[in-house]
Amino acid sequence: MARRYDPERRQRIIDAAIRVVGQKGIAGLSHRSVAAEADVPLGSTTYHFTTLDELMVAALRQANEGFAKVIAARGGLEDPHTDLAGELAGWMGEWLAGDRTGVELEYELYLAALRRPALRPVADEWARDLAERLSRRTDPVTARALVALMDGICLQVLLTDAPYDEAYAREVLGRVIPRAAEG
Amino acid sequence: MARRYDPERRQRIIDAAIRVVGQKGIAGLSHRSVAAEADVPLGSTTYHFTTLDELMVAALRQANEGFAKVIAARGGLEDPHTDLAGELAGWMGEWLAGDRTGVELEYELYLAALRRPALRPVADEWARDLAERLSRRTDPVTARALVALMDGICLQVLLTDAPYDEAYAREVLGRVIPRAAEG
DNA sequence: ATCCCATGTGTACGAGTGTACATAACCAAG
DNA sequence: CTTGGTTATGTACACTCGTACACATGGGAT
Repeated sequence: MARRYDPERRQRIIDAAIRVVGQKGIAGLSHRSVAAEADVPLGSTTYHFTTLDELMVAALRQANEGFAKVIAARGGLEDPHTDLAGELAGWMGEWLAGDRTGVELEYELYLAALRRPALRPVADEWARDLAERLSRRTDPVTARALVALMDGICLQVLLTDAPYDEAYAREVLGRVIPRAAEG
Repeated sequence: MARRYDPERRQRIIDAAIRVVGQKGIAGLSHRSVAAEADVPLGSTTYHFTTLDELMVAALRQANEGFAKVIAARGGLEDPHTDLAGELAGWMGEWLAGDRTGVELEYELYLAALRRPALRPVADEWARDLAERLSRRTDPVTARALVALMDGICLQVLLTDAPYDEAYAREVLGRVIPRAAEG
């Protein structure tokens, strides 16, 4: 049967799942499509992930981790001397510019939690992490509000094909931040 | 073939589609499931809506219209003497309380625009309408920001199972509204 | 009255899906 | 070396789906 020893099989399946969602959306995610993308037999995907929900949970978690690294690497959020609203607005602009496959992938998995309870803990984890990160620059209430507003702005751009207006984003993000707490 | 003359057939199919999405989500939407729900033969749904996208567009549009009526009926948004932030926060609370089938239905169709370009014009229309409605109480920039923030707050509640905190919502919505423009 | 065409209906086909399961290959422990 | 249990593989089944299409029907124009 030409079985190959492949200790990272599980990881490769997750990577393939992320690529599939990026290209065809969640609607195109199936055990078979992932198997084809990962170049493994069907039985392998069903063995490692009995349910598609399991696979999506793993994919969303991994996407979140990768994203968190990008944020951390950018720094800026840590430095209390930078303009927080401007920093966030610029960061969103960077994120929304160019190829949006990654953005759409992130949001599609994130929003899938609306109908798939299995994904909710992961979505919750993500929102909490980002809010906590922002809490280093402001109070928790403001941090939560910033996350919400950023989500809303991104969605309006993504859902309505409207261009991203960085000045506008900076302006309204700034309004949410109390003057006293500004860097 | 026992054909029945049914001039409102098309409308009934749309209603059925909305019920199906509410109960089983977009993933459960198919020509057959809608046909069963509407109690019409399969050929009838494929005749009136060649594509499922067409059906979703009609469903989203109808859901938006129904929602707009609810907003309009509530008044409050028109009266310049009410606290706008409090009004919006209370309205979200009302909306998120109790049975969330309707809320989830709305958002699922709305968010589906992320991957289905056919839905984007309808999503755009909805966002514009709401923003314009809010523009009667503030400037357009603030109105857009309010819509974004409300979307973000609702999503966090729906995606993470977090309870809705009306005081918090009122507080941060209030921050977005410039003092000079407050009612 | 009759003709036409939008509307309505039933059925069939091929493609894709989740799932189950018998079997094979392999690593690790005894 | 042998045994045992995890990992891997191929195949088959039952099901749902979109789509196409031939045919029925009846209202409204002529």
